[in-house]
Formats: sequence, C-alpha cells, structure tokens
Amino acid sequence: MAGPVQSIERAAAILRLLAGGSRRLGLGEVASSLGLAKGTAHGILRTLQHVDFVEQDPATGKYQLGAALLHLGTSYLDVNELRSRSINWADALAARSGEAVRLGTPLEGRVLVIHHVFRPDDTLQTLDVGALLPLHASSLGKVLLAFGATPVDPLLEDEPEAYTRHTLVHPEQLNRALGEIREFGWGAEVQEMSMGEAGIAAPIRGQGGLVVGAIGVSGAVERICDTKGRPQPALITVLREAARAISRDLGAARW
Amino acid sequence: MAGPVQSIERAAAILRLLAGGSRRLGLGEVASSLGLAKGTAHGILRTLQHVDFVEQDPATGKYQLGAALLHLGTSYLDVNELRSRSINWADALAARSGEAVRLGTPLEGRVLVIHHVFRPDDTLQTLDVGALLPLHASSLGKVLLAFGATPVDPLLEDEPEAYTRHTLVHPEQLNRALGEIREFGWGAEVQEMSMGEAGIAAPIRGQGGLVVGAIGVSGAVERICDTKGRPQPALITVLREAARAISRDLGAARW
DNA sequence: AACCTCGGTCGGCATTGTCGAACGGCAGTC
DNA sequence: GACTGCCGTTCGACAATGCCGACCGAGGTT
Repeated sequence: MAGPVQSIERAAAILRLLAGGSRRLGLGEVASSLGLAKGTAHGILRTLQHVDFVEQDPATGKYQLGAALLHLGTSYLDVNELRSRSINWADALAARSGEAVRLGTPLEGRVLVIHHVFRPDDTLQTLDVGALLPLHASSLGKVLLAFGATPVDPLLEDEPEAYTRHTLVHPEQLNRALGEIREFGWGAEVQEMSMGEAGIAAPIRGQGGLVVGAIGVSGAVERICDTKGRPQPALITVLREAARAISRDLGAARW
Repeated sequence: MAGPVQSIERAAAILRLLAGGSRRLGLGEVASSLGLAKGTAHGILRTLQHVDFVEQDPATGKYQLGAALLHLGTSYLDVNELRSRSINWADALAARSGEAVRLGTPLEGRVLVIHHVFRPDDTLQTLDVGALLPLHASSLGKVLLAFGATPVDPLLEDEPEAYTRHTLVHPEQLNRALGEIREFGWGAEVQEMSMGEAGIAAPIRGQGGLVVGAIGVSGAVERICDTKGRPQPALITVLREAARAISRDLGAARW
C-alpha cells in the first residue's frame, strides 16, 4: 500500500471544491466535477456531513462546508510555529511602518495568509487570515517564488491572470523580477494586483536556511513608494530587520 | 453501503485529535489513541499530508495540522449564512452596548464562535472566532441548550467541569436555569466561566423558528450587571432586538 | 556497542468502498 | 392535474481497496 488512501483524497477534493465555488453545490455537480458516480459522491458527502465537515441545506439538499472546519483551521493557527514566532515582530513592524503587515506561506500554488496586522489607524479593514493570494501578483508570492519555497513552473507554462495592466504575466518578465528579488533579498509589487496598492515583502527562513514563508507590508502606493514609484528605503530596512529577526527565532543560523 | 466511509471517519478523528492536543503528535500516539495499527494510521496520515491537511515536522517526524485547513475554515465563514446576515447587527450591537459581541452555533457538544466583534475601545483583545466554548458555562451555550439547538443529556449524565465556584454543575441547577431562559427568552452567565466576567445571550431562529445559533454580549461583571448582580435591563433590550432582527433576516416568521 | 523506540514499508487477506441502476419526491410545464 | 425531467437517495453485487501485523532501518540513549 504505497499509494494514498483513495477515499480520503476524494473527500479532500470535495472539500476543496466546496471551498472554491462560493455557493452551495448539489450532489450532481460534485459528482460530475470529480468524475465520480453519484452513489460514491453521496457516500463520501454523507460521511463528511456526519463529522461536521459538511452541512446540507435541508430545503434544497445542496451541500456546503461545515462548522468543524472552522475550529480545525483556527487550531492550525495555534500550533503553527512560523505564525506564533512572528506575531510580536509583525505587531512591531506594523507600528514602525504605519502599514498593514501580512505573513504568508505557500499552499497549492497560492499564498496562504497566516497572519494579518491591521494598519495602525482606525479605518475599517477586513481580516484576511486564511485568504489565498496569487503567487505572481503579490509581494509575498513573488518572494516565495524567488527563493524556491514553491515551484515556479506552472506560472511559466501557461500565462497567469492579469489583474491590472502592471501584472507580470510573461515568463520573461517574471523571471527577471525573481532574479532581482534573489539578488536584493526583498521583493515588491506595485499596482500589480490592484491599482493604487503596493507592497513589499522579505523571506523568512527556517532551520537550515530554507525559506518557509514571507512577511510583507502593503498599502496605498503613494505611502509605500517614493515619487519615482520605487519602494521607500526606510520601509525596506524595517521590513528586512523584522524578517531577519523572525528567521533567527525559527532557528535559521544567520542571514 | 448504508454506513459512513470508514477511512474518512478515521481521518476526521485524526484531525480532531491533532486539533485537541495542542502539541505535535507522533505516529505511535495517533495510532494507539484511536486503536489503529501503525500501518493504517500511517497510510491515513500520509494521505492527509498529501492534501495539506496535515504537516510533518521533518526533524522529529511528528505530525500537526496543515495549512489547507485554515483556508477551508475561512471559506466556511464566507458561506455561513447565519454569520453573514449577523455581521451588521453584531457591529451595531457592540456599538450600542459598548461591549464585545459574539455569535455562536453548536458543534460537537460545545459552542463554536463564528463571529466576534471587539469591545469598542482600543484595548488589546484576541479574536476568538473558531474557538469552542463550554455549553454549560457560557451564556451562548446555555441559550443553545435551553432552546434545543443541541442535546442536554450528556451534561446531565456526568457532571460537567466547574470553572469557578459559580459554574452550574448539578443537573438540577442547570435544568432550573434552562427553564428560566426558556421562560424569559434570554440567558445570562455571571462569573460561571471566569471570575469577574459575565455575559448575556439570546437565541437566533432560522426558518421555521428553529434555534440555529445565539448572540451574546460579554464583559466585566460590573459593567454587564447592576449592583444586585443582575444583568442590566438596557443591555438585555438591545441584545434581544438584535437577535430578533437577525432571526427575521434569516426567515423566521416572527418571534 | 547493544538496546530501545519510533517512523516507515511490505505482502496477503477480506473487509470495504465503489459502481450503476432503480426509487421516490419535487417543481416546472403543457 | 397528469406528465416529465431533475435530483438526492437507496440498494445489491463485485472486486478493488485499504487494513492489518510483522518486518526494516535510523537515531538517540544507556
């Protein structure tokens, strides 16, 4: 038995499917999306429902994610070492920079936000811990790509989505950008995901120097960048100091 | 095949086990805790790891929850109708009451917090969305029990944990309290979970009038209660108004 | 250096999940 | 109001599948 357990893989695929489509899904949709017989999909869904990973709308019979997942997700945050060691540094970085701070780690070809400190003013902001950002259009993602925390190949093969006219979509552009990130030790994103917004990020290394995540600050482009459209040197300095401090906490010898 | 899928149930049990023990668990511990052969547990863990539901510490070989669960958990929040319809009312309630507001729904003999609005001052508070509260010692839990949103039996059979000297642990006490909650339409908890803290809660009803959740405000006992140790009538009024408004939004005819 | 513990692997067996067809309820339609 | 899709659910037979328990090798400990 070298292979993975089939039914569990299928269950996970169903959960991801339900997480992706933001609306409730019917049994038929689930079965055909995954190429399963209706009976099979029903058995798995029934089990997932039984363990509260999935809920069923009693009226329509359609399925959606269940409450138990919320608790598991927050439990993950509790045990995540990268996050727990970063919290204090992230708070300090937000205070020093005056901007929102995010921590990301690679997940399934995207960046999972595992910590988020609001910009220290009283404006209304939404917590996006648990959100997935694109690799090629976020500063966190570009840093993770540059330092090999997640494979680049899929992005080079078929052209990724362009969110704005500044998004790097050509393999050549992306490769050059990643090279520069490797060279300087930090990465930026200026209006590549959303016009008017920019961010910079730096890698976080674990034991052995492997890059396990990234930390970044982001905000309005006129605050992050100088008049020439380049990230403020002062911000880069405090960001890199925070990244180094966290890496040290995690056991990365010296970087 | 009427029964649930065995391997998926086991996988879910492993995930819950990992979520419970806050430290990383070894293969042997997992296997023996669930009464499985090591090989079996390993196969399931390998699969869970493959779908990012579980991570393995490369150094020690021990297992912990994986990143994909965080995204699934927040995706649950996105589709949860009770939560999305409550957010505005919860904000307003926090503003009117000046206290922290929480929304809960039953999960596995506990109360799952699905929304949390901080007390509207600038003190440091930790977000406990995703946390599990006890049924018998929280205002949210007592309301859910009183209105049949979750079975009472397990608490009456063996005596639940006493967090403080005010915690209701005797079946008789609990039953009387639940009866009063049913009668008045709201419930309170005064220093039953933590000394100096109190909370009040009211039920939220969905279509058909079934209680699907509860909303509550909580804070220091001297702000929640009057000098006689009884909840402030003004707070109860605004709380019940919010609960009724949300119930109406959810399609409960009139309550 | 021998021991012990722990995570991982392997092969045989039968338990287990899968499949496809048939059922029953619901809603929209003619 | 009968008809007709559609959809979630049930059922039984088959064999593929995952389960078990013994075995392996590495790391740490005594």
